[in-house]
Amino acid sequence: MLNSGLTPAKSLSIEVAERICAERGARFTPLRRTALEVLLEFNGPVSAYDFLPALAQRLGRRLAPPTAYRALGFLLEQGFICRIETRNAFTLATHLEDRNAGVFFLCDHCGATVEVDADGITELLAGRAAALGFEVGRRIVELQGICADCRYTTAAVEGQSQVVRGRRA
Amino acid sequence: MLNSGLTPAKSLSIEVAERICAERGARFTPLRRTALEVLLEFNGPVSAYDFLPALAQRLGRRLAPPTAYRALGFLLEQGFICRIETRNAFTLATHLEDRNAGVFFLCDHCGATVEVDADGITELLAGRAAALGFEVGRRIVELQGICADCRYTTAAVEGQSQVVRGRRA
DNA sequence: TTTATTATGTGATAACATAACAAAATCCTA
DNA sequence: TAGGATTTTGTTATGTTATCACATAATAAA
Ligand SMILES: [Zn+2]
Ligand SMILES: [Zn+2]
Ligand SMILES: [Zn+2]
Ligand SMILES: [Zn+2]
Repeated sequence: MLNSGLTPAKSLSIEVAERICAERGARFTPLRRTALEVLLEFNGPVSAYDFLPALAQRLGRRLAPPTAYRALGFLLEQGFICRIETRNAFTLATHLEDRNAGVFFLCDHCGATVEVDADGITELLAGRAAALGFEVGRRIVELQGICADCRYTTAAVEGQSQVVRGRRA
Repeated sequence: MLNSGLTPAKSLSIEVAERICAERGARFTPLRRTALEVLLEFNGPVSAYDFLPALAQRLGRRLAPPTAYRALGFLLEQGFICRIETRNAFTLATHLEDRNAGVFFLCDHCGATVEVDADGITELLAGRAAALGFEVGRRIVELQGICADCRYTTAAVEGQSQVVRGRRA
């Protein structure tokens, strides 16, 4: 399983998020806290529209899309989660220290997603940017392909990770 | 202007596309040919829904979204165009030889987009993939930020490139 | 020619995301 | 602590992106 053993180095928790927000003067409201709780429970990427009912259920009330997107937006701003562009999905960040530092490996077959540190790549891209006079904000690096499990296994194994709706191959 | 002077090394044309398709046994139908013509005329990235009426007009008939997406899908398969994930847009590929080899620099301010060769980055990512046993298919590398022009100019300069609808800062 | 395959037309719908404005909560300062 | 400014959340509606499903047409293969 591509995800196994690769839990975040500095694991994000509600407590950690609370401390970080306090340090930054960011308001970790009940909605935002609950949103992070929901994401912590998802074992992998989740689409905004799968996240929405999960958040609503946990809060015990109906929610409309903007509320979900705002909560996700806050968590993105704080660097607690990352957006996977090629899946329209959101997942816990594995790197609280350096935002946009990750490289995503995304299995087209089983949907497994793993984020690894972008050492070296960051520097290389910074060099290219400098040559162009380009000031880099957000970096997106996503690699689609077939994960080790799917390469070495005859049949697709299910349940390897939460898979975004409709994206399972 | 970030784009200036950076026309594709091996410039794509209808003739080149025709030859490539013939070599591959791919059917370069009138619709697909016209789709490529339309994209050649766009000076930069275009959304599917901006592309759709342009294609329809050139064909002189109404088209529905699936037709546009199918044509774009074909051009993507052949490596004639690239999809810019963070803009939901399509643009001519600058690298006919090596698919998914590019790195996109995307200006958040003026919308300029430039694709450069991914030398070094490709190898670095391949190394990471190998370490994970991951077989890489498509690579996405997109850097968002501020282009040289926008950094060194007081006011935003317009008309630097075709900008995807609603994405101009 | 017959049959299979591939490509396109068409209407509907799914999936993803934000605009706009109102109401509530929080913060700030006098 | 009151009052006003700011931020957050609620709510309705709508905008944007992408695909399904099935019919028809064009092409390729037998
Ligand atoms: Zn990340
Ligand atoms: Zn897999
Ligand atoms: Zn490209
Ligand atoms: Zn710019």
